[in-house]
Amino acid sequence: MDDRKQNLMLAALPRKERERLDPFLKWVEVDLEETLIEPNEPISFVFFPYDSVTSTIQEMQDGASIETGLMGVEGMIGIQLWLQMRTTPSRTLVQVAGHGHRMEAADFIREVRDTNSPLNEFIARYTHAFLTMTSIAAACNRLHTLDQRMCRWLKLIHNRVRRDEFQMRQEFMAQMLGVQRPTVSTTANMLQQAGLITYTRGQMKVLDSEGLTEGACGCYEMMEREMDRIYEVPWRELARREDQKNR
Amino acid sequence: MDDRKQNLMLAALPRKERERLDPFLKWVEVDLEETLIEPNEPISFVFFPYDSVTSTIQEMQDGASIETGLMGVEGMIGIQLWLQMRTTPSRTLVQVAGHGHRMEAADFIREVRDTNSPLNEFIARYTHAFLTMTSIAAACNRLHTLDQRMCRWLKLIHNRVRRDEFQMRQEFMAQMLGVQRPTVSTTANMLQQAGLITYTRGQMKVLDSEGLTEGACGCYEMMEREMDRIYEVPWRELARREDQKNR
DNA sequence: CATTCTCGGTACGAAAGAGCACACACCTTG
DNA sequence: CAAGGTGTGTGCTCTTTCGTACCGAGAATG
Repeated sequence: MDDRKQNLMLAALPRKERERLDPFLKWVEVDLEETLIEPNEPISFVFFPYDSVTSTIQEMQDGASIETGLMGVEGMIGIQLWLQMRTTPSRTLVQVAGHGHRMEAADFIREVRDTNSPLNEFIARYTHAFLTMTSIAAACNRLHTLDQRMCRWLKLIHNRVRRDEFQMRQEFMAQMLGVQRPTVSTTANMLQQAGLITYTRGQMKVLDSEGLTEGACGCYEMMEREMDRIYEVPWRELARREDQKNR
Repeated sequence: MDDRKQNLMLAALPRKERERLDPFLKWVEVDLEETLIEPNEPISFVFFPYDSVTSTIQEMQDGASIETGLMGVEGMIGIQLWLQMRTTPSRTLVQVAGHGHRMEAADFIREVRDTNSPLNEFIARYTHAFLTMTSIAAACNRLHTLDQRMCRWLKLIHNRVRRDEFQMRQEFMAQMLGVQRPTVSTTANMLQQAGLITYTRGQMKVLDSEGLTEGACGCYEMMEREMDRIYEVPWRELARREDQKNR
């Protein structure tokens, strides 16, 4: 354990188990828009984000794409390996660059999935929360307007990066939200004029986090509430504690 | 094993394991629009559908609702219990009445989840397939038109009930597809005039299954392809074999 | 400093579906 | 057989977003 910054799942482990897994965990950096899981290709590692945010997207035959779930410090990338599958049709990519711990697939299967590691229970609960997030997204994508969805989405990211500024191009946002780029432009401008955010050339800054919550549909709270059930304490509180340790 | 009709997960088990679980399985009938899992209330059983089709829906605060996943003979209701949770914010209800095997929650946890039963591997793989279905639904709900989505949806149901006629009100369809009831009326009429279906007062009949596939978006095939990876043989072939045994 | 590339703002006709109202036909019940 | 309930067809206006085109500003490059 040469570094103290870590994902909440790892932080939640008993010290002994955390030390046992340490040799298999490698602290790495991930880049903006880098693909972590390629559709229908073998998943070669799992990843525990710390200050990076990643996103699962569905790509259609016609080239359109849309985000269906998003994970950060509270979760894990690669639950498919835990579910006995080596590939998945979804793509997982980096939405906000940052760091995290990486574990090779073989190590994960041997040292975690096929053992009685307490990590398994967290992964099970996270899988439930992620399924719920995806399910709510399915409803939200159909039933709510773009400004509501954009507010929800920015809040989810903001909670996970835990800083007010991050890179975010409109073209990328359009792909995530499943709309045209000009539509993003119009809607983002509304939020900007309402004083909720500012941005220029890919630099997004959250000015009024509370305002974003108000602008978002109830889906935002439903999603985070379910994520809070993974641990015994709401995950944002846990993340705050981790951040403080590293000051 | 006093009856031979059974869900594919149960059919895929080694004889010995199937016999071991038999005392805990009860063959029951489920009614149209009956709720099997109430949102945020303890899940009291798991259910393995045989000729019934069930559906997971998300209900919003404003009363709107939409289907986010659908399961039948290939899957299981209550994977949340397997994922260490006792409640979930989604509702699961019966879309087409029929039969299946029911196992009490305590029995399931004791005799399946917390054992090394081979059923666990099927459930893991099914959980992946169901997550994928939900994820594709999230994309499809946003990106595709109602007629495409309706064709996809009817095909998914048709594959699972394995008969051409079933009950289906427009009001119910509207809730599942997340649109207004009159919109369902218009679109369903288009399909009827194209000779794909007929229906009167809640009786739906599939006339041209191939035509429905053509009318559906690619999401239909993506969903079923992923379901096929649960077993070693495409699940519709397995279902056919089960049906034949019961002639 | 000129050129090219990337990113963002704006405009506008077209389409899908929302939201609502109303009429009608069939079924069930008294 | 009258009455009420349920399920369906249709019409209309209003929003949201699409699809596409074009322009401008800042950054990167030679």
